[in-house]
Amino acid sequence: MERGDVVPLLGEVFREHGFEGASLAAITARTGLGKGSLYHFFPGGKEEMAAAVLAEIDGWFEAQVFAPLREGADAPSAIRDMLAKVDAYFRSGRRVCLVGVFALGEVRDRFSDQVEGYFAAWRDALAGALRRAGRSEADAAEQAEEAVLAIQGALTLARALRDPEVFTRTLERLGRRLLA
Amino acid sequence: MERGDVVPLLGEVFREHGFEGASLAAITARTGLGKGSLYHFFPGGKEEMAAAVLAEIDGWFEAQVFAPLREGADAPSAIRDMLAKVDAYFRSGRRVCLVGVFALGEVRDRFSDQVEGYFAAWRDALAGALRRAGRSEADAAEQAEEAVLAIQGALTLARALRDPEVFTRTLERLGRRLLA
DNA sequence: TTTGTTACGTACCAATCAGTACAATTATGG
DNA sequence: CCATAATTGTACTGATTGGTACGTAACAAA
Repeated sequence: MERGDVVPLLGEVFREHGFEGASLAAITARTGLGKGSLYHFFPGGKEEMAAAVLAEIDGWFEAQVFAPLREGADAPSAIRDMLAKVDAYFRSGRRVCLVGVFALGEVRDRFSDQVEGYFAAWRDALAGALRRAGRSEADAAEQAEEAVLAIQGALTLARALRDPEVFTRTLERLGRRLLA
Repeated sequence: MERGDVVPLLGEVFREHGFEGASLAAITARTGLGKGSLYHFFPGGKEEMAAAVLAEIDGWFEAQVFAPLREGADAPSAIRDMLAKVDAYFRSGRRVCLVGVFALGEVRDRFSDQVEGYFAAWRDALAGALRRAGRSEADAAEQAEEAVLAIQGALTLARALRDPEVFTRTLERLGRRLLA
């Protein structure tokens, strides 16, 4: 088992338990790794583990979502791709957003840059694509903010109501609105 | 100090730390009460404290928001009032939604009824008001779901970006859209 | 003033927490 | 094969966890 293999597992633990709730016991259970290995890969303990997870998430979204949004020649289809990737990533509403979970807790302050950077990058990349798709500056900014926030809200509501359809419906509505 | 005075303070602790993160130490610090008093008021421990907080929140929203939405003679002004109350309650985006925080964690399952009930009541009350304001059944349901989810998402994004304006803007947009 | 109840602080409990130390194992490369 | 380094399990640490026990205040009604 390598460090790179552990990070996604850590992600699941933090996603489900939050930072404080993710006990070393839960982490060893999920990863199958003892403390020895864990502290060998992450000498900084939980803090370093969480940072690694955030970095991996950021890297994934950067490569799969933000960059295509920024650089895609065809803006509308880049937006369509974003929605598809987001649907897959969040398992159609059955999975929660780790960065969102962190944002709500007081851990937020410990990972300020990463939390802020993730959402800002998303919003700005989407606004850029909307701009290139012909929207005004103001309209693009408003629609982008609204879309990012709707995705977060839909994940929360879907989990609260145990109804993943809330998320699916939201993505569809977003598709209609952003590509109109 | 009475039990009723303690509940709002408990609410703040759970809001800021989440359920797992709200240690008895943090609770005694915030309330100024020793364990003796705490367990005198809440023999069931943290679980009972959290339940009391959720009940209080639900009671507040029921009286201040849901009931007016359901029974208000003038539906549009009931909706306007809802937005004003929500803005005040969440301190214009500087305060986070405890029920939303619970919904994202695994505590969700322990307080299933209360979490689910809160959001379902809100959505349904709003949908009813929209219906009375002249919308079709389908349109009312969609707009209500979208509004509730946007409020949650806006709280998350506002906190993530440290920008309460996100929340304020969202409420304004909601006002325009719901009252159009 | 006496009596009974409600409120509260403190000392304690076993369990668990994050983290450390270190020996044993497993790969790896020469 | 051998040596060196990268992994991993286990036993431990002191601190903190939620919760209990119990003694003591404050209070009311009589």
